[in-house]
Amino acid sequence: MQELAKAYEPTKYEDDIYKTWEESGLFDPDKLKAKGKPFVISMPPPNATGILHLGHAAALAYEDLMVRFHRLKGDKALWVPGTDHAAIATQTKVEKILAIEGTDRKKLGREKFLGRVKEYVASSQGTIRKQTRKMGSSCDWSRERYTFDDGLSKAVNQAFVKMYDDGLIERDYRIVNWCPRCASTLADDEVEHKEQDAKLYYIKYGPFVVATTRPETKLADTGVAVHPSDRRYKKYVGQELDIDLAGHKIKVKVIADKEIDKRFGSGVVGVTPAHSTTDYELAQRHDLEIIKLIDESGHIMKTGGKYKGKNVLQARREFVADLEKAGQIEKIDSIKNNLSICYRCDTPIEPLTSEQWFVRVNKKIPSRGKSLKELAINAVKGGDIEILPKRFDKTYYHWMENLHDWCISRQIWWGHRIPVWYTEDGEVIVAPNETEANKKAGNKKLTQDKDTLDTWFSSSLWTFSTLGWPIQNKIGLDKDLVKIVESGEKTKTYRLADKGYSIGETIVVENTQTKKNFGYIKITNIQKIKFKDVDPKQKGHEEYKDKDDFKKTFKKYYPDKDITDNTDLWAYDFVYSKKSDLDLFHPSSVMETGYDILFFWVARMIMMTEYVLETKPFDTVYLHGMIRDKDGKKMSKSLGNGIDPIKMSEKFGTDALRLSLIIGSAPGADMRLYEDKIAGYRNFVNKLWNISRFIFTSADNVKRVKKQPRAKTLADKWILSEFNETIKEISEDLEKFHFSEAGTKLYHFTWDDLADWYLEISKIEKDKEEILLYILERLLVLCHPFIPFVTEVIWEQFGEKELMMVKEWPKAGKVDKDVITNFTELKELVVSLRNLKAENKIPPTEFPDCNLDSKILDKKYLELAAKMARVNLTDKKVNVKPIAINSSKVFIDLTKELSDKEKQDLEKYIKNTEAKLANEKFVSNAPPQVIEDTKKRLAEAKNKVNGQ
RNA sequence: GGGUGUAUAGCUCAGUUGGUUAGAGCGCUACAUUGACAUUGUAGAGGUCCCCGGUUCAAAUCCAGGUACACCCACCA
Repeated sequence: MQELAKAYEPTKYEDDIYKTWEESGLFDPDKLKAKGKPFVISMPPPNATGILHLGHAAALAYEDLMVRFHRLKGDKALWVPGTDHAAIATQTKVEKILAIEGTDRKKLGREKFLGRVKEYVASSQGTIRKQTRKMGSSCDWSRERYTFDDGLSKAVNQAFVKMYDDGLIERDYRIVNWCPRCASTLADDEVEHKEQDAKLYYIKYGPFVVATTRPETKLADTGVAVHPSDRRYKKYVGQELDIDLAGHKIKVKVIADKEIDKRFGSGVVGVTPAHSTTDYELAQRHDLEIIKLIDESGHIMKTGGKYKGKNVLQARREFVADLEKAGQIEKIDSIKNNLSICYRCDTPIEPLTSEQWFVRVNKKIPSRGKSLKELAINAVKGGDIEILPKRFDKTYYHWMENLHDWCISRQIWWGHRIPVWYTEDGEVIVAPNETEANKKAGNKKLTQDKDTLDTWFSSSLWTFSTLGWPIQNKIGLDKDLVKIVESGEKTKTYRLADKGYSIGETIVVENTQTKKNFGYIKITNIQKIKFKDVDPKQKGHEEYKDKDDFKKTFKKYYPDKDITDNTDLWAYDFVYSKKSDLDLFHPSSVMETGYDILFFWVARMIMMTEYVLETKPFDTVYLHGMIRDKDGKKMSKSLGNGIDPIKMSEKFGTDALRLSLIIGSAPGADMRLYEDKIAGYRNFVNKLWNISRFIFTSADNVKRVKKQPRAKTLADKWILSEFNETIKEISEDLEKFHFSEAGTKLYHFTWDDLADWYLEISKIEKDKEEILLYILERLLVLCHPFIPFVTEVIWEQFGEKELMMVKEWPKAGKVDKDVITNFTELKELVVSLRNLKAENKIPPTEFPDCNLDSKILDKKYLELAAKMARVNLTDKKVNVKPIAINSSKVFIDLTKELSDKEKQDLEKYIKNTEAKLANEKFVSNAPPQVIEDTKKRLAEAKNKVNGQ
């Protein structure tokens, strides 16, 4: 045993202690002696994009608390750590780094770019792992998972194929949320809304006035909508009108729809199906033509006439100026509206039409007779899964019931590739891997994606012509060709179709200089043409006589170049590769995460696990709140109010940080955190340290005390009763997820009961070594899940081999209520005496004469009280009016009497209570115990006033 | 527009199924310092439990209405 320092210095011990734990192998449940049932948490994987923030630290604290509690209880505790490849987030980050280096992903090409991402992820994963350890997390690193490792990729692909086969996934041409910055689609729940000031333009629009905040989209209107009961416009409904907008001609059909608000704006809506979700729906109902106006980079396409090539804002300015010149702007109002922005980069979302993969949530699963949505709702409704706090049930149902099909393909490179291959004659092959795809395709060779659009554009500056139809446009980074290829643009598509090409047909492209064929264009859809090529500069490229020759020689299969942003299989994947783990540890016990993730992820995990495994993913969802700053503001980099958990851990110790995150937090409720609070718990940790130090230094022999020692005095009985009560309550609280309450009770027992009272008494009564050691050892166990480091360090002083981490959770012994009552009398007597001294300005060092008398306390306890209160106990009754304390009386040589306020309060209380007791209804209705207590308290109050 | 939550001491928050004279931490005031700990101890001051009704013998707690704030969902032409 070594001498303990005066104050606990966390940084001196924490890293070593963590190492000891980790090397013991006991984070792995297979190595535990435990016979209990499994308790499993899979860590919601933090993004592999950077550093741990307070939200993660809080999550880790709650999860570790549960896991350590169950491990101590003897359960087979498993906590699986992991990281998330976070497709869009990670790609965005790396792209930012590339931008600084003056390059971009297209210049690098797919392979090199992915290499860079992997490099980046590896280094940030290292950071995350280090910081997770710093928080003391007792997770099983041997089972660590990554959302992008082989197991999960396999799971994602298999799930994709299964869903495709069940008709739950389909490729379709629909309106999607498009982020021009990320150049990718987004799911509905990845779109955020921000209120902003906007202008509402009233545009003269044929016989109407149309109000809009986005005038430029009017260039692609194909309809104009009014309310069916709007008499002003009834006569136009059904007509097709030619509208002139500052010289730009459009053709619109007038439709009537109940969705239109007669009172908003002019009551007339220009319908732009390709660039507004609601307009798209209107177009579906009324069969309107869809004209795409804005391309994927946020620029106006050819359909925008003279505004072609302009970005959206520029086009708006010019178009409005032109309308003004033409006298077509009636007025401009200022309004507030919600702008849709990308959750990752805050770029305004551009809704546009595109061909993508969608999950169909309402489609019945053939073998189950239920839809994905129904599976997810039933799992919670049937009570299989419990959500804490309960009220989030409602939010869950509401969200689920309103869930609609969501787009799962993302046009980024970092992520799970969509397991789909296409042949050039329009065949679609969906298979879990290339080998399988090959089989399905009749063992034709699958190409990698050398021949994607991206590669092609970066290759050259040739002029092309197709057989039979010359294309005059240049290629390279030329946007014109994008338009041809990515389609949706009206003129080109129709011209192609008019030329007699049909869907699935391939057009071979030739080099106009050498007249040799070196590529082909494929028409996959009347609105979409896919372009593939073979780069003539690349080794091994082929040249073909004509398209038939091409097809004969190179029937190739092309992988889908998109990825799916789908890690919803996390819940069970962590055990996916090990069948025995799946049997033993699935479903997991608790999914602990922030309430902001309920929809994003928790709901989808429930849906997918129910679908794929036909089981629930977990028993309980524990939702913690958000951590805010002292003023209740969200912590963010831009506000500079963020608290770095690692810095706090270094300054105050991880234990202090953990306690400050646990105490004062309730599930689903936000919590404020600030340095003073952490400092407060640092003080507590230090208090526990010094309590231990005192016990060790005052003990003759530091040893483990196996059985509860015999209590010799009232104080002994009292502290053991309190301790047993504490064990019982904390065990119950932890089972019921009442973490904050449990922490508060430990804090109170340790500091108030043990340190302030019992330790002080032990200095007077002596001979308490066994009881103190007995309590300390078990108190450390109780505290361990909250503050693992300091408890383990103190435990080392007992010189045992076994780690604190795997000790036995104490069982509560007997609680003697009478003892607690009697001891409370003693405490109040002491407090009153101290109070009297303080009020009368008697210095603590002086010992005024005092005579004590009590109905329930023996003389030796009155002596104890006198010592603690620092008064001189005499036999003679001091000649003053006695002061009553419950069942005791104090005769003390002081002038002090009750203050006026005290007297008034007491008299008021007496009056009220007497009235209460006189009330017949109270006496007849209230339980006898309540009446008795009331009477007792009344008597005590009267004693105090009268000094009897 | 729909939903959820919060409102208790100067600040941050507890307050279980209604039943002590409503609690804690921080801060504040006064005092204390030689041995566990100043990251301390002792004591004190500090409250219209948001407002208004109702239920009840009894309401911070339950119900209805209102106010303020926060968040979520939808819409925003």
